[in-house]
Amino acid sequence: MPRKKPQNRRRKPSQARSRFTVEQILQGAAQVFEQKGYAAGTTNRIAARAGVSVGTLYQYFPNKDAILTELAMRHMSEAMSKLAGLLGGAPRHADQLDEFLERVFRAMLALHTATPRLHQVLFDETPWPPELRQRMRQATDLMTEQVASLLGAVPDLDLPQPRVTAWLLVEVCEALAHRYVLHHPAGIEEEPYIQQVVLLLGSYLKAGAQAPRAQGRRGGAGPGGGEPAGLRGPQPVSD
Amino acid sequence: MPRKKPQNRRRKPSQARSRFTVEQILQGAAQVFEQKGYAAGTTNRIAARAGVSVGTLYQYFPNKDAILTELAMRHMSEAMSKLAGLLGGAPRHADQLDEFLERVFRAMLALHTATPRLHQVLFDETPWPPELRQRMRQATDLMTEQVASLLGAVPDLDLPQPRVTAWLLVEVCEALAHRYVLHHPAGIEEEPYIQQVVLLLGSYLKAGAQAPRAQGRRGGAGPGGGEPAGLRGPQPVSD
DNA sequence: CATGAATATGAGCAATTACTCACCTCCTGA
DNA sequence: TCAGGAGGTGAGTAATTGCTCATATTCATG
Repeated sequence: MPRKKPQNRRRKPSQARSRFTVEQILQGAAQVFEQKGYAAGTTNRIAARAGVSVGTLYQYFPNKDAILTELAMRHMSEAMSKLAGLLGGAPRHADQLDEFLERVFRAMLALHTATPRLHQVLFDETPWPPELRQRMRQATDLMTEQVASLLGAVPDLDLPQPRVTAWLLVEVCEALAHRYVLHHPAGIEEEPYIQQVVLLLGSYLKAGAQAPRAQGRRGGAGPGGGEPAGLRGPQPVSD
Repeated sequence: MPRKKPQNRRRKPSQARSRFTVEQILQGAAQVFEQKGYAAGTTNRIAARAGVSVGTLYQYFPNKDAILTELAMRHMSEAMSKLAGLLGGAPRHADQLDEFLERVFRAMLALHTATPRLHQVLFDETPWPPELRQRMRQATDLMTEQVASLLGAVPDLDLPQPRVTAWLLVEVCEALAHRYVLHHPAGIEEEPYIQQVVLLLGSYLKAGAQAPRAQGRRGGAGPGGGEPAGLRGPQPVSD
């Protein structure tokens, strides 16, 4: 990778023609990254795939990473809005919880299934610039916050650690979708898998609500018996 | 990256001196990759850091990826043996489940905390060669198998989908350790986090055992009542 | 010591890359 | 119609990299 720090005075599209060009470039980049990975996704290749010359590419993007950043940003926006839509139809009662979780996880799975390889390149293979890192963190925080307040609104569901719970929920959903699509474990079919994930998340929420503050661990099983708690209950997080 | 396909006739260390050199190279590589990431972890830099010339490096490793592969292999072996040790002290009764899960997750967390950045480079940032992919898959499969048979041996724990459950367990553990260490979400302390993860996994196992074959979903909450099952139960995976 | 094999060196090659710039084409508006 | 600017081109450049090879050093063994 030659050149140290590229200039930043790029043209911004004003005519329809150039806006189209920019879209072409992004689309080409998506295809090239998907097929070749990050390292082999050269700017020349991207330009060629987009049916555009390198010069044109560099008229709208200061460098290669900017293209990838834009791509990632769009991916995130899309995902966020789709999930935000689902969060609208949130459960009003604990009974609807499993349905809700299933909907969300299915959506997450769909989000990953569309272009798994691109997803991998965008979110794993690429060393993110700080700018993108921060945006991603904001998105995650926002998501966590939303889910937390959403869970707080469900009756019969009094969670001792809403923030931690929400974060876990979001991360587990994302991670399990990501990994299932990419690694595609042998002999694990999609439908049973989804059901198990719903079971995982659902039983967690219910168990968390049943075993409140005083004693953080234990599942939701037998009615009686407190076993010798070797560990302190959950310490309150700064909240 | 010049050169198409590097030769494969590499020397293999026979004297103590060269064995030491190889170790130096690997150690240097670990440091360089940790600090610089994959792309900027050049072979020259690695050699320099190892206190060795590039030529020497190429006497024992056919190419850059081979170094990374060896590093990843070692990391995996170490992790596997540590976890295998824990799996020896497996729970003989459902009561000991939470303790066990906590031990395992703590180990996983420790495994990631030691060198988080290297872990990221090794397991995210790097496009794996097929060889490593396969090894990783083998390891995962083995792990899943072990956990599955281990869970099968616990009384009072009759899981309808042992394979899926085991895979989920392993992946969730790994993913949650990985992400916690890397993203370090704001305002989430380690101890409460661990407790929540244990709760997540523990309640899942107990709930799974309580709601066997006939109807795969539902948590472990209320005693009676089968709600209108909108979805088919778990289809048997090829097993 | 002497001999050969094992090990180590590092300047330099060939490939590849991100990016520029001088020049051209197309569009808009008066 | 035509000027001026937006949009587009692509051969070329400088940097950087993975890797080799002719040469030098160290070791094991008689």
